[in-house]
Amino acid sequence: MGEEVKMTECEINDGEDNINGDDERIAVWEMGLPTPDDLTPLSQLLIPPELASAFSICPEPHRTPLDVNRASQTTLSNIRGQLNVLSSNNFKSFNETTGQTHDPIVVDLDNKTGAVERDGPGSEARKLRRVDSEEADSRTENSAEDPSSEAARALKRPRLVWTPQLHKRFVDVVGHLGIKNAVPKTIMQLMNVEGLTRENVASHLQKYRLYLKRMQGLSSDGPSASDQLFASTPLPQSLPESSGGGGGNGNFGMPIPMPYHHTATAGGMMPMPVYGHMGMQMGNNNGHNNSSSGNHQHHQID
DNA sequence: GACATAATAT
DNA sequence: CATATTATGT
Repeated sequence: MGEEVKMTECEINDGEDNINGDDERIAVWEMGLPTPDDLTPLSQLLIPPELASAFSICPEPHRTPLDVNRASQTTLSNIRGQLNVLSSNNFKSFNETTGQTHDPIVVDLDNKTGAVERDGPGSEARKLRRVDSEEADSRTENSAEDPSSEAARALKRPRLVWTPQLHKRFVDVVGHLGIKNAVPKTIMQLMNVEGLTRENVASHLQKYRLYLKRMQGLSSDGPSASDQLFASTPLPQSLPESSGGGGGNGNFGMPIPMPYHHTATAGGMMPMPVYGHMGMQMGNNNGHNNSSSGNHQHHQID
């Protein structure tokens, strides 16, 4: 670490003058990454105006550019703060990888309808809002729920559903952190999933640990049918990855080079809709379910 | 009512 | 933060 790294602000628009050696270094980081234009237009509405009007849906100021920006800034600030701590590790282009590269997964609480749908070629049908006739009038007087208020969504939070994608990120983060640093707070921060709370992560983490332990005990792999979610998860073979820093918080070893590639199919990826329900028992049992049928599960991984 | 999973309490 | 317990949904 002999060289001093000058870490400028989260400067994005690099001037045209520094097309020198500096650029070469970060070139490797940019390689394979989606261009800013290619990135998901988070700041834009998920529902096209035409569709919205067709279904009499109010556009809703949900994800305004400022919101997105603010979220990114928050994350950036957090990470930057942590970055300060690990001055020994000079990750110069961390900024590049975090703020812009990290696609902020947005957990949607809007999906109360529970429309489970897989995105496929040609299936432009995203999560459409509830177009129920009954819900229509509710818009008039919303004393209990006020979607317009950004605070409301934080107050009453629907049950989080750990979709495979979410779990994937979770596992990735845990794996790259190492069990030592894989604490709820850090995990949550590194996952960078909007709307995800520490409690959510903690709860899931415990389940995950339980699963690992369970499997560890049963020497050979015997993924119980119940662990469908975890079954396909590439577990982090080993845990010992300490950033040496003990004692503290906020210092970890590496920025998690998540292999996120942009899909070249549908023209960009969308913030993963997470909330919803599976709405499906496994079979048709009127009255009683099979006692031994312990496994009803959903999920499928990408 | 059993079972699974997320939320909440300790 | 880890674990235990409770709540909720299928």
